Amino acid sequence: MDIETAAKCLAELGNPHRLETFRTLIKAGPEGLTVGEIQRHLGIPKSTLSHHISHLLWAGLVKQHREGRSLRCVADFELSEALTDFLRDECCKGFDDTSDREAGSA
Amino acid sequence: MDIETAAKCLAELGNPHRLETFRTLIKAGPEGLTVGEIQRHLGIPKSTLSHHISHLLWAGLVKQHREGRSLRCVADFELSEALTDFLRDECCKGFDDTSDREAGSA
DNA sequence: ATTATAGTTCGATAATCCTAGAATTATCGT
DNA sequence: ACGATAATTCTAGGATTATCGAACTATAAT
Repeated sequence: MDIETAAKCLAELGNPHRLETFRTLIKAGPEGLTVGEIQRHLGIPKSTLSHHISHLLWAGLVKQHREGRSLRCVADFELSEALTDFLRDECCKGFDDTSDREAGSA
Repeated sequence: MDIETAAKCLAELGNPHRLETFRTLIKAGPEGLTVGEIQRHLGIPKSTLSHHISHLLWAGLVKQHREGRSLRCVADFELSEALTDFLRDECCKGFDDTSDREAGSA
């Protein structure tokens, strides 16, 4: 994962409603939840939630597919792990004297 | 780490300049870097960088101390790890059928 | 004291984001 | 076709954020 993608994901998760939504979806597992179920969990207006979900969709952190009248949301576990890996590798350790040189200056 | 602290940290890291700043500091290790060194690395105006660093300071992701004329910045490795742990535990896995119920509704 | 260096704070502007009601689209049951 | 449910899109406001030059503060050297 490049740093711009990481920043994009982090920015989206940096909103309390979106982080809570994402966390809820992760905990819900591969089955995911419908938008209505998420709304009942968060207790915010439909339109507001929809707005936040579209952010998560845009970042690729959540996928959506229709099931009858409902839209089921599922967290993207691969991207989620890639993000955690990026944070661990690039932003949590790595000062072992070998990763000090950067090719580009910016 | 509670979800609000996590959201705070994620929001701060969600800006490309701040993420790059933080990453650079992490790679610099416990010695850290001065503001000027970071500025040369990022290539953005002093005042803009100062603004972003103050965000990182506020979130606790970076510490600062004076060294003569310079201000040396050091990443907070503990908080960084706590954040990664939160992401891994709360937002990356954990759909093992036991963490589905939430007490408060909002 | 003067000059130079290192950063911050101020101020103003532009841009983005959050919120939420109203209108709209999509689907299902009868 | 009609009504009900599920969710998005439209719209508009208020709030926050980003940017950066200019002015300012702090430290050091002469």
